[in-house]
Amino acid sequence: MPASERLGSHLKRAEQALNATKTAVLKPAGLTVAQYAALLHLSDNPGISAAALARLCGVTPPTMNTVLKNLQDRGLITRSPHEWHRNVLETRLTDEGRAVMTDADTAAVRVERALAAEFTDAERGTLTGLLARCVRVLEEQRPGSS
Amino acid sequence: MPASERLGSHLKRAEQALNATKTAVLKPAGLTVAQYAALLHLSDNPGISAAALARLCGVTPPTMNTVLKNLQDRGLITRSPHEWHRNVLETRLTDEGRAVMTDADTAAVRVERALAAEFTDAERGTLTGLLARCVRVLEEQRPGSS
DNA sequence: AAAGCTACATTAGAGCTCTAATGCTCGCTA
DNA sequence: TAGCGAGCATTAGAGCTCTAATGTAGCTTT
Repeated sequence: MPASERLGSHLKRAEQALNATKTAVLKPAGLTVAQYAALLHLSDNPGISAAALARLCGVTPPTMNTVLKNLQDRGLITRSPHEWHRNVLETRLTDEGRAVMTDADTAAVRVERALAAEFTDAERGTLTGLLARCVRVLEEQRPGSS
Repeated sequence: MPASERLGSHLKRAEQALNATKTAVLKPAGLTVAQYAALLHLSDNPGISAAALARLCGVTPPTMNTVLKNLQDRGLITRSPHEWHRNVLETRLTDEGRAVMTDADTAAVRVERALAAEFTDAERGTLTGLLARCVRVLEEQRPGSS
């Protein structure tokens, strides 16, 4: 089966392009794509736990732990014990984190707008619909989807 | 800008699903997704250089170097100096590499077929077309595309 | 012939990602 | 009340990925 016939190849290429562009536009803000994603969801959910943040970002808790450690070392977030659940750490943006996030978000949204502008409303709907079907089929193919 | 409106989110989710499924189906063969991609292109291009293989796989030479080192340690490939260009290493599959590749390819193609079966010919064409436009726009947004 | 350009290979270092395993705390149940 | 299960955090280890820098070989240009 030639690579050009594999839908996966096209999907991968598109995601690679997305990632490369996001990496490039986030570089001036000093953030990686993963760090931006974490800060983005964090700004919408102050005090969220690392595990819950991991779920929102679609990664595992140890992965999020790595990302948060780097963000904390740079002073962009704080992690403090939860009042009641002593085992849970509440993660929050610092003032500097908010500033960096605002800066990065401007660049990231610019890319998203350029991407959206390429398509009509109908095309966008078609694309997201087809992608959703890809996700569904792929998850069905995975035994671990129980 | 909410995450649900970002085309990038849908793209990322689809690629994550693809990667997760491929990782799962390749696990019995003992290969990672990156290793499978390298072996796949290697089987079509015997004796190719690592740099050329990196281009085919859409990664950088150091990345391919890492992947090839692991494959070589497991005896699935050999790397020998080129006859004329002494600075180039020819990479080739070993017999065991070919066997593992055949095994892995069966599983990988099964996923691709399931994915293709979800769509009509027209839908497949639409999807690849839309994805190609995503790639084009994203590369235009990237200054480093010179 | 010497210089420079191009391409390949490699190392170093940072960061993301996963699985597996461990330890903790809370709340529920026997 | 004692234990048990669920959820959170973390460490360890393997692997992929990038940028930056270094070294080498071959070819081209002066």
